[in-house]
Amino acid sequence: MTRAEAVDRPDDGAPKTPDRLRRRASRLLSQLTTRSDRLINEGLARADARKWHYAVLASLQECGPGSQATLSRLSGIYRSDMVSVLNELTERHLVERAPDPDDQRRNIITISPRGRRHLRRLDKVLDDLHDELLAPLTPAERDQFVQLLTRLLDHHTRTP
Amino acid sequence: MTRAEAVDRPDDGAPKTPDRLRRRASRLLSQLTTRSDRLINEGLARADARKWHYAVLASLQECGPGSQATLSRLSGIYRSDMVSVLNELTERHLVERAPDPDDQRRNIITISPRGRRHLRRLDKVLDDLHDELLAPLTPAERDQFVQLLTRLLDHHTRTP
DNA sequence: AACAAACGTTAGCGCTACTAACGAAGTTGG
DNA sequence: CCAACTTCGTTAGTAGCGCTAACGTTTGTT
Repeated sequence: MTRAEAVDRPDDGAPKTPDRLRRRASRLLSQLTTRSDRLINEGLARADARKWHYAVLASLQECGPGSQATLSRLSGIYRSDMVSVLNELTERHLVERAPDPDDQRRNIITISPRGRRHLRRLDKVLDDLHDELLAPLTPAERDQFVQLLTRLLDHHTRTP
Repeated sequence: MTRAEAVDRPDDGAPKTPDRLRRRASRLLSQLTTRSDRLINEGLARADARKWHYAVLASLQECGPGSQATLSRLSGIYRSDMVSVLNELTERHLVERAPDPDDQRRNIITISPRGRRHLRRLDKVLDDLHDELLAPLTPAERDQFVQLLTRLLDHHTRTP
């Protein structure tokens, strides 16, 4: 017992976080996400952007103009939060917000040429940031990682 | 063009979130973590616990009694947040908080027998919750997943 | 004796996901 | 045709998390 203790804790300074804690997937996920979020947020901030900007611009580019509600569903941003995101995007002239003549409740959001240029830039920025995020993994491992995450997320979005 | 569009978007209702968005590791991570956190929080709440409780109890069990500051380093909880966590744990008589006679700045925190019992219960609860969290993965894939997460997290904690 | 460091504690900040409620505009069913 | 429900954009507010700042007190260092 005393023997084992001496082996387990060689008294070389501070004791380390217990494995049963460190190995939990939920803990690894939240800690890694904290770091990932910080990395991405700081990187995008350097380009005067936020991740919501990217989500909206990409959705617009891919699916064409749409109402705020549609955009909200596409990007996963709550429609209550969409308001300020679109304010920021229109301020920067990356997007146009115009009332829908066919439905006066709606605004139709359109990406501008400048928004398209900005999106291309953000795509590059994000590629680099993800390179940094996934640095320790080989290309095959990165694919595996993304695939595992996707399967887990799909499972937990369809099965609530 | 029109042809390709028709293929890409078969007009079977709403357009789907663009891939360039859905496939980003950072986005997958944060979305999955949101769900994971919710799952774990709700599961632990049913056992009148929070994840901080588990972290502290596990650290105490594994490394023996210690000051709040030590516990803070072990569990990754800020010492400013540790206060209320320990309040909750002492309220439930899972832990004892006593002044250190050798150093009047410190409190010595000790896990109680009841705390040990509670910890065993929480370990089981967490096992079940992680089974739910990782449900779509085979055992081998779960190991792989944890290993990938660990490598990434290690990289980003040592290399800030 | 003077200074720096570590301790527990309180207060507060910024961000994120999320809910509630609103008036206005559209849709549906009897 | 009108009443009931739904959808839209918007404002306001919530709770939790990670984190910082400052405090008085105690302890180590020079």
